[in-house]
Amino acid sequence: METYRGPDGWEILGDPSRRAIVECLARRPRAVGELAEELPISRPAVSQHLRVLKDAGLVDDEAAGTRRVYRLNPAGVSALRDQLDMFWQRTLRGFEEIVENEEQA
Amino acid sequence: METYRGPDGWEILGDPSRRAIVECLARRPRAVGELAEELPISRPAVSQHLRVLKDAGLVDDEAAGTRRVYRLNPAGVSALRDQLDMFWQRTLRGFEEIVENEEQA
DNA sequence: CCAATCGGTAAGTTGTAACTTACCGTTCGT
DNA sequence: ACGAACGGTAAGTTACAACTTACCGATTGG
Repeated sequence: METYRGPDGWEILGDPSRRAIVECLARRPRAVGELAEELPISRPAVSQHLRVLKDAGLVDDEAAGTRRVYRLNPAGVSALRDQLDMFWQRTLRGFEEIVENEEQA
Repeated sequence: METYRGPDGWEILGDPSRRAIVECLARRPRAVGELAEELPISRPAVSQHLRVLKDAGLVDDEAAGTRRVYRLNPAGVSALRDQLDMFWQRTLRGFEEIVENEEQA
């Protein structure tokens, strides 16, 4: 089915668990198990989400003994932010013209 | 499955067809059939997306003969925008502190 | 070493959202 | 009044993403 393609920023942050992980990592870096404790999902599920976030460049990971610490990647975050902003710019340009026209009526 | 709940802004704009519709309506109001012509999906599919967008307060519709013209609802759009911004604010607060700390190292 | 901790991966399930086709009511022009 | 255009809705399918459990390798401490 899938009409268009590409795991863009919307698809990445479209998942609530992923957003929770991002917010969590924004406060401080965490190991996988720590994240799982704070979320209502299993550790493997967290692992899979982290994979998506890492592929998207949103997080970096670092081995620390048997643990693996994940942290937000500032560059990735701001890139994603920019990507989403583009949608609003495209949408709101042209749109404000319409609003102005209608407010005359 | 679904861990959290609520058709929030992310779920609404998470769908590419819906984003395309919003961008389309941002340029100018359109009838359902017109939208369907510009999109690679059927007219009923468009109708269903419009329902979601209308329930979310993102679009308004107006009967015009046998046709029904949809247009973006400015208030809804800006409300949605604000909702998404809240995520970034929550995320980026606390996060910039971390970035600053790391840039010292 | 051995046991324990930690995390990634494989495999399988399952709910759901995005579509389709088919149908029906409404509006309008002639 | 009839046919055509238009759009909403019902019903069914289907692809997929988000989970789960089970397993396995790697690291570490005693």
